[in-house]
Amino acid sequence: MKFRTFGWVQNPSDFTKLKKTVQVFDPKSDQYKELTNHIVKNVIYFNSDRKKLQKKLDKNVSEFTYEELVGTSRNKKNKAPKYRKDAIANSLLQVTILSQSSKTKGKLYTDNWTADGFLRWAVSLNFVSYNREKDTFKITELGKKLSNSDDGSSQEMNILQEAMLSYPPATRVLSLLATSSKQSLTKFAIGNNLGFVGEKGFTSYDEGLMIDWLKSVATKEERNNIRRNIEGTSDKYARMISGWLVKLKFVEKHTNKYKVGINEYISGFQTYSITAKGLHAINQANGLSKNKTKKKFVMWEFLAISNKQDSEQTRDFIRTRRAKIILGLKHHHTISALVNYLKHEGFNMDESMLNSELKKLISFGLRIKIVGKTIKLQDNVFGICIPDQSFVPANADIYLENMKNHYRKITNLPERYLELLDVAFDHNRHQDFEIMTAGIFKDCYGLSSIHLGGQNKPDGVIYNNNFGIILDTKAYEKGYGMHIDQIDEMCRYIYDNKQRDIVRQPNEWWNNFDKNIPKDQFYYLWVSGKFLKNFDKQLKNTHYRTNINGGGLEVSQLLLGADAVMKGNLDVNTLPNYMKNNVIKLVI
DNA sequence: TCGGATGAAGGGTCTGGGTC
DNA sequence: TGACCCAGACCCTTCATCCG
Repeated sequence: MKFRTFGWVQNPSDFTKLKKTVQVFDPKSDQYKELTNHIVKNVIYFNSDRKKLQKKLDKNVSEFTYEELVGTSRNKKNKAPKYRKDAIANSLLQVTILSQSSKTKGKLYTDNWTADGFLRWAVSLNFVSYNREKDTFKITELGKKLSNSDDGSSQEMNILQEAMLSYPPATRVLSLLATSSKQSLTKFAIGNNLGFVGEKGFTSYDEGLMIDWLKSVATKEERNNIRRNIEGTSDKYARMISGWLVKLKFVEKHTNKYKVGINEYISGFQTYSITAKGLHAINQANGLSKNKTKKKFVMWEFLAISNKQDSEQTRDFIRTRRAKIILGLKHHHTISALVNYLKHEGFNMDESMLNSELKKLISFGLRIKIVGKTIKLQDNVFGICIPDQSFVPANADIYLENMKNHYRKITNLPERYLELLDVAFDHNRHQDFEIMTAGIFKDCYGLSSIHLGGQNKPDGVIYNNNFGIILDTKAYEKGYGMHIDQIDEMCRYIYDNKQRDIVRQPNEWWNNFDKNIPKDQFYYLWVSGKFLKNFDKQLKNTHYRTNINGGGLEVSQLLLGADAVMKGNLDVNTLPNYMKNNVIKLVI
């Protein structure tokens, strides 16, 4: 059986198109008639696809398979295209959603990923239901109401608002905004606290770090690049959900300016705040009377998303475990009772792992009250259907989960930084690694930390009034050894910073350091998942060539050090003492 | 910017020739 | 002749940024 993912939606934003998506399942709707009479004939490329879909529409069929709805990515030769803009239309939703370039280029269909997004959106809001056995979709009673409502009517608005209040990630965003009602939030601040925090597929960047980065670059192009291109997946979800809530009048959007000099301002990241209407709605949805509390719609497919390196079995194992936790919460009101129940169901979890899962379910959007050892699910959840099948997680995933849990037990670090244990070994996520490393220095070590990135700049600078560190991060799957070119690179940064010669390095990245740092208090630092034996030579060589001290910090020590600083066991001002051109041990 | 668009990863599936 | 196997090509699903 095919297991799909719902609940997490990337691209869609237009409720008009959502309604059209729902109407594809309603033979009485205008969109269905349009498809039947014109669109399929004119836009579906291959005769075979056209015939197949037209036949169903002519019969007023209202249940379609994933393939008929989302289609695939094929070119005019019916092969997987090298560039996806060469893809032709081959599904109902592709031709229901006009592309962004419909007006400029006359392209009358979207790609399969956006089609998938609209289908996910419709399913996630309970307008369309999914049949797992048949891999088919059809309209729900709620979907029929939406389909039949007049466009732009208050009834339509009501249906959308009500549906959104049943969707946990949206109520999570509303709750976050309600809690910080005095201050509006960026997508980063929301993304940090949304979804299954600390897992792949839910990356989020630190707000302060992103603002500093935006302020640190010199040109408009660089700023546009950061504003346009740098966001974690959770930050993206936060932006999209906030955008929906703006359209439903629950949230307001604000533009911001940041001061970067005397009378010099740059435009910053947008922020969101809750409206009076939004506050009223979330208060009602969370109503004290159980009967009035808005039910939350949750499907098994919402409860974890595919992780690249993890097997699908791991994803589905986690989904089932989370579903069992939610169901267990209905009858078990202490941590130990829930641990026992889960054990009985075949899931061995200790308290710290369960606590972490509960926190993730909270950031997913369920209200779970934890007081001491007692727990209470405050939401009435419906829609969960667990497949009658057991899943076996991959060994590598079990190992990683146990390691993370070990760090949960011995540290008080925010969950999202535990993901460093994974990211540090994944070269595909080097940007994540850079930003998260800079983030932990800021967030947990309490230092100023600016992520730089880009050409001819180190990955970041870390400093306070007393010292400055040039940061470079290296994500290597099997550990980091010696790399001559990277010694050269670091030496260049060290000389850049020593000489501060604008002709030699026009981008002046060193201006990000505090101006009062004594000249002899600059250090270099490599951070990696693991250093191999010959890395030592790299450190000695760098010191020999520059006469500057520095070191290498493995991610495990980065985390333990962060925890020690937060607990007051390590004075951050002693960091320079560890810079002895060795691999550093902050905590033994 | 908003509202998608895009290239890529990597596991899944198909194909077709070889072997029993 | 057909069942089975295996490797490589091709495809599907899903990001994680990217962009008109």
